[in-house]
Amino acid sequence: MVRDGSAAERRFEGRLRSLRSAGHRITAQRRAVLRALAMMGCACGAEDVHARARRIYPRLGLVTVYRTLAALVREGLAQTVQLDDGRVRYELRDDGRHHHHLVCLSCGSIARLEACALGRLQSAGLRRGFRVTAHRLELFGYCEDCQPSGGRHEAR
Amino acid sequence: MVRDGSAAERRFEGRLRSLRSAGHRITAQRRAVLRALAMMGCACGAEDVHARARRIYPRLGLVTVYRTLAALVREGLAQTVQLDDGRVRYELRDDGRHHHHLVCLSCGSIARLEACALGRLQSAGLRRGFRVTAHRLELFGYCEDCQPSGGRHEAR
DNA sequence: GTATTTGCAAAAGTTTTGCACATCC
DNA sequence: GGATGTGCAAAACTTTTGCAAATAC
Repeated sequence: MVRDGSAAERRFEGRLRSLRSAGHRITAQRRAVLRALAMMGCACGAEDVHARARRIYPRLGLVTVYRTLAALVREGLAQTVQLDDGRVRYELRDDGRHHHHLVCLSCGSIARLEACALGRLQSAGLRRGFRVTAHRLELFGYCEDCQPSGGRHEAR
Repeated sequence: MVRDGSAAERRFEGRLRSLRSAGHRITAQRRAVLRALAMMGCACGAEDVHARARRIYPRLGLVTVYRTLAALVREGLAQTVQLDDGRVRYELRDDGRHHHHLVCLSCGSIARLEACALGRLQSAGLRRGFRVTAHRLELFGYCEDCQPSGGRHEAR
């Protein structure tokens, strides 16, 4: 990847700046984690990020990955995603915008879904005095390549 | 609790019957787990279920709770909920109907939200060839008793 | 009577913590 | 130079597995 002045590169530098202005120091390890996250698309486990980031900074420890991911989440630069396996997944936030996930029950693929139709639910929360500031939604089912024949899996 | 012919009690017996007809045996342990789940409302961790069910069947092991919960989920009688702490939560499904959760970021309380406005998202998935059969949604924010003064927490 | 279930102990897997050393600003 | 960050090893936590004894049907 050429480190030109592309939009992706500007976003990368912006995230570094955000981290720095939040009082964190910029180290080679954190650059590596951030770059790995940016290259990997959505919903990666810490171990995956570690493997990818090690190709950039080989001495990187898994512990540092966890600590960096926690910092990114704390500063609002990344967010967690929880699927059905017991592990926490991470992804960068794209600043303002916001997406959900289509998780295929057959092949496990995870695709982004940009639509967000939660307005009605948010107001249902409000009506009960609950101020909604965040939400998490995952849609499960079968992707185009995995349309099942039977009807074994029902809606949850 | 009086084991009368109330609606709750009929639902309890119905769940036992479902388990049995799915080929599982009905043991005192499974009765205790099921009853504990029914009494506890939504989104309880396995450890909580264990503690509650032990008041009914004191010798109950945690392992049995895990195995029973897994069986209930497999048979569609219960479902899992994943919040931000790393543990899996369980709740009984109320047969057909379907609810989401309002999770207070301040006090941690979890309330049921019966509304479901996912139609638009489901069709957005379909448009991409993805057949949505299940979803999971959690709304986070502040409950009536915990309305914050500042604006520290933004939407995710 | 036989297959299923249980409980214990131990294992597995992910995530966190303590601490000495290194590094950023 | 001093606070912050890193890596290792070990701990903490939830969840799973192996196995002999107990139990449902």
